[in-house]
Amino acid sequence: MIILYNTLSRKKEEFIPLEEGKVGIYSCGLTVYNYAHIGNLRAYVFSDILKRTFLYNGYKVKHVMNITDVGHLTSDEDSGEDKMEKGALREKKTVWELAEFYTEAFKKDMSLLGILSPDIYCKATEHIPQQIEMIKKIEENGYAYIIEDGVYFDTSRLSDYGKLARLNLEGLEAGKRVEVVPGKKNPTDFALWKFSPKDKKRAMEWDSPWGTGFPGWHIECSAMSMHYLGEVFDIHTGGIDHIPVHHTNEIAQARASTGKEFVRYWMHGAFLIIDKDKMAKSGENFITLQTLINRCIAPVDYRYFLLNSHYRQPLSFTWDALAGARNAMKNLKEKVITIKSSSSNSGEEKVSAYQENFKESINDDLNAPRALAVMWAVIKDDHLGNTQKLDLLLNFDRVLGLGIEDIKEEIEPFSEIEREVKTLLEERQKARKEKNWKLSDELRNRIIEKGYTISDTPEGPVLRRT
RNA sequence: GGCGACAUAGCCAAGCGGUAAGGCAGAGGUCUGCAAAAUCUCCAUCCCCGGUUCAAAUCCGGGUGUCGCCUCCA
Repeated sequence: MIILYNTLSRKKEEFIPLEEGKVGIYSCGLTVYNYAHIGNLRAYVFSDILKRTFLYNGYKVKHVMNITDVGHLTSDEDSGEDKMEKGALREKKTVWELAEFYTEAFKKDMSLLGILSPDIYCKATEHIPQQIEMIKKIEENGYAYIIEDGVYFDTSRLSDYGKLARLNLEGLEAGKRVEVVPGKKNPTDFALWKFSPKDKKRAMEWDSPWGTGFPGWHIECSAMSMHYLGEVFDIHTGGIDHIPVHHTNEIAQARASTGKEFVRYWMHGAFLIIDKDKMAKSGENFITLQTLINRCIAPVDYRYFLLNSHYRQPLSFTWDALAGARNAMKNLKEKVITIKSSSSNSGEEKVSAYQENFKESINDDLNAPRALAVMWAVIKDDHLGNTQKLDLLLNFDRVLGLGIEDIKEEIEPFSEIEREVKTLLEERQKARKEKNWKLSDELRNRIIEKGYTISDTPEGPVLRRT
């Protein structure tokens, strides 16, 4: 039994699929006008764990993720500037090149983090007809109106508009933070289709029954998710910031076009908090995966860091915590190498208990921290043979995705070690034989400077790259 | 102004009514010429104040603090 927290009910619920043994998941992807920062990436590790949990439970998963490559307006309405065009200008690329570039960068980050590729990546610009179709339906059903600026959704037509976010419509202050679009009937009304400015041509625009322009801010996800997963599907994921506007409006659009409640379980990941601030693309604290790599934090270390906290909990980012995760991964690797180095059998009767415990953890609203604790318990269990341990670890890693299978001792063949280091090592051995500890320590320091650590074992010294 | 979330050891973080998981860091022991590695041991009563209960980190009420959303945003 899989238990998931549904934002709609604000409760943990037993997951019951639409179709037995299958699950459809739609994850709100990235707007590709810049690199993904590590806060964005947290959301995708979350949906990855979700997906892997279903796979672990034997489900057939269809996972769809969108790539937003249409420029949505920045907050400055008047200039008509959009993020994609702005980015293109900044980097002296066309918007299409920009999108292509950052889409590839995003996919690379995803794979570095051990995130299973979605079954379908869909681009907003490649689904304009579907979006237009949907707007047409919404209009036919009487939920749209046209003003000078574009085609708008009339949120007052839905009695339960805002239920996902539990919005208090009276409490919303229109224009508090952004210019009010003239002609909008309700503060919460939003654009389905925006018209291009009359005086200039946009880099991205399309013809539509209402005029040349570009799709509104929320229609792509509704249109594409339903296109690939059906009018009603199981799970929709995103960041917690999507609740009040983006997902609220998606629900409205879907309802207005099909009359149905299109998503059964809404799941939202909490933010990564840095310096008591969320990480924003526009802000100063823009840290990418590459930033981490430059500071010797491997992507898998970051994944471990994320797994160590629950997805619905705000996570504090500190370099100390990251270093902690890196050390934990380092220890984990060493344990795994030891476990792989020899096989032994015992404690077979405990295997299923561990497996149960692990599954129960991960099936309880994706409690990855608890799952990690089970992993460590296995590693430390004296009554378990290496064969059993490895089997369990590999089994757990189907969900954790820490790359246990590929962990191996990285000792360079002796022949490939620099001649100089070899000489130093030989001299040190000689010094040690003569009990010249001062010289031997000196030589060890020089070897360390060359980038190796020495472990003196009964079989002789072992060199490892640091 | 409205809505929402969070507050557990030096750090990150589980727990959701039955007497505090795990990781990192730290301390000490064993091993070692010394290290490294390995291994063993130790390390919190849960923001504050009330209440409910045989029993509360866990429920209720009131504070305090931090953060998010209301604008594209994971």
